[in-house]
Amino acid sequence: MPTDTPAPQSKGEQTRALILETAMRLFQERGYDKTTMRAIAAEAGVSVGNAYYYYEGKEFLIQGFYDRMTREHAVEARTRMAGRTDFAERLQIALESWVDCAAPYHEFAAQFFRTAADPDSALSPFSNESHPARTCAVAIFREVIDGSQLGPKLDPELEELLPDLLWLHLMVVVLYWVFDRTEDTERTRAFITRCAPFVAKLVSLSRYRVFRPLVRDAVDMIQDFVLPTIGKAAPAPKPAPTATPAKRKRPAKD
Amino acid sequence: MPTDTPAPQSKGEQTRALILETAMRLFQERGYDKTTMRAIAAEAGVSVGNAYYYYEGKEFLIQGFYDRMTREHAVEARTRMAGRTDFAERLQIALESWVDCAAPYHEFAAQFFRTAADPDSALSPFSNESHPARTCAVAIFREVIDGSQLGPKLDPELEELLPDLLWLHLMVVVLYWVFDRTEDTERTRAFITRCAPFVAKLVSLSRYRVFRPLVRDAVDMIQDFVLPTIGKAAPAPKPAPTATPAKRKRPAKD
DNA sequence: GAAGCCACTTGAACATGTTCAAAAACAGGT
DNA sequence: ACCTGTTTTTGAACATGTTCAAGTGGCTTC
Repeated sequence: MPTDTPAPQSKGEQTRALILETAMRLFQERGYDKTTMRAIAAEAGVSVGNAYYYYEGKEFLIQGFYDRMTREHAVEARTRMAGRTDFAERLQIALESWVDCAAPYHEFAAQFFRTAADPDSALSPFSNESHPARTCAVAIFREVIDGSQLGPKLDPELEELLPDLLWLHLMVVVLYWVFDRTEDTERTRAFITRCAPFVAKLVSLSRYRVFRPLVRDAVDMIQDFVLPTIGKAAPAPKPAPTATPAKRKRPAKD
Repeated sequence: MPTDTPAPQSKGEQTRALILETAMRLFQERGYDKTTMRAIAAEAGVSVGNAYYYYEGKEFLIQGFYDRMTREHAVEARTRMAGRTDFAERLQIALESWVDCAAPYHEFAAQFFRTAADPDSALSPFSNESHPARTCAVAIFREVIDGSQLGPKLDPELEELLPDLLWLHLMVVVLYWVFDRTEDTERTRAFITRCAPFVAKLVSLSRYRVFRPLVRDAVDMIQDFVLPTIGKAAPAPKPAPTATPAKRKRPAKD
C-alpha cells in the first residue's frame, strides 16, 4: 500500500514509484488533461500496460499527490502552530498551511475535486471511510484543539465531534479554493482570516446557557446524519440503517 | 438558446431537440457512461458529427436534464406548498420536492455532480452566475419565505440573503443525496426532516438580542465572500477584487 | 540443467469522445 | 433556372484511456 517512500523497495515497488514520480512531474508541468498515459509511460521508460499494472487508471495516480500533500500539510501545520495557544490562531494556521501546501497544484485541483465528488470513486474522502488523507487531516485538527486553551469546559460530545467538524470546514475551504481564481488565491486566504475567528467564537459561545439547546440539536443531527456517512459510527443513530456492503470490482490494485 | 420545448421549432431546432430527447432517454435507460455518443446519434438517426454541431460535448447534454428537473421541481414545490404557512413546513416541502423530482436520475447523478464540481465547466451552478437552474431554485426559496409568517421582523439584510442561503442548504442536501446509497434515499429524506425545523429555529432565533452580533458577523461574511463567488454583487466587499474576465473558447454553442 | 511457477513487462488492439474538411441541403437574389 | 453564400449534415480520421493475450526473466523444485 505504500505510495511514496516506504521501506524495502523491491523491484516492483521501484517501478511503481518511478511511474508515480513521473506522473506527478508531468501533471505539474503540463496539467492533468494534457498529460497522457502514453507520455507518462514513455517518460518513465516503461510501457503503457505497465502503468496499468500498478495503477488501476489515470485517476488513481492523483492519489499520490493527495497523500504527499497531506503529509506535507501535517508537518507544516504542526511546525507553524508550535507555541501558539489561541484556538482561532491555531485554526487559521492549520487552514493557511493547507492552502500553502496545495498551492502548487491549484491549476489542476479541479481534477482532484471532480474525483472527490464521485461517490463511486475509491478516492473520494467522503465515501472512503479510512481515507488516509482524511484521517491525517482530522488528526491535525485534534491537535489544533488540544493545543489551545478551551478544552475542559466544552460539551464533551461537541469536543469529540469538533475535529470532524473542522475537517468539514476544511472541505468548505477547499471548495472555495478550487473555485478561487484570484492571484495567489488571495480571496481564499481572506476567507480563512474571516472564518477562523468566527468559528472560534461559535465554539466559545457554545458553552453558554442560551446556546445549549441549539448546540444539542446540532450535535445530535451531526452524530446521526453526518458522521455515519463519512464512516464514523454514531452512538445511537435513529433509523439504524442496515450495514452498507462494500462494493469492490477487483482485488484492489492500489 | 431554449433547450427543451420553446416556440418556433425551425428545422435545426427540431434536430437539436431530437438529439437531446434521445440522449436523455438513453441516459436514463443505460446510464451516462454506458451511453456512447455513437449510440445517441444512431438512435436519433443522425451522424455523430451532427450531435457535436448542436452540443459542444457529451457533458452539455446533461444540461437538458438539469433544466427539465429544475422546472419540474418549481411546479411540484409550488403545488405542494400551497396553503401551508409554516416556514419549516414549507422549507421541508421544497427540499422533499427536489428529492422526489431528482429521484429518477439518482443513479447517474454522480455525473451531474462531477460536472458541478468542475470550476472550468460552464455547467457548474457555482461558477456560472446566471445558471438557469440556480436562478429558478433561488426564486422558489424566495417563495418559501414570502409565503410563511416570519417576514417583517427579520433583519432586512438577512431576509435578503436568505433565499441564497437556502439554496446553499439545498446544495448540501444534494451532496448528501448524491452519496446516499439507501433504498429510495430514505436517509436523505430523514436528513431533510431533521434539518428543516432546525434551520427554521435558527432563522427564528436570529431575531433575538443575544444572537445579533453573531448574525451580523455571519451575514457580513456571506455578503463579502460567498455571494460574490456565486455571481451576486455584495453591497461593499472589502478587498474589492478586480472583475474576473469571462473565458470562452468559441462563440458559445449552447 | 530442465521444468514449472510467478511477478513483471510488453505493445498491439479496442472503445469512445472529439475534430474537421468536404458534401448536401437550403435560401435568396438575379 | 442558375449562381452564391449560409446552414446543416456526414463520416472518416484522430487522440487517448483502457484491456489483454502473449512474452520475459528470475526463482524454486525436481
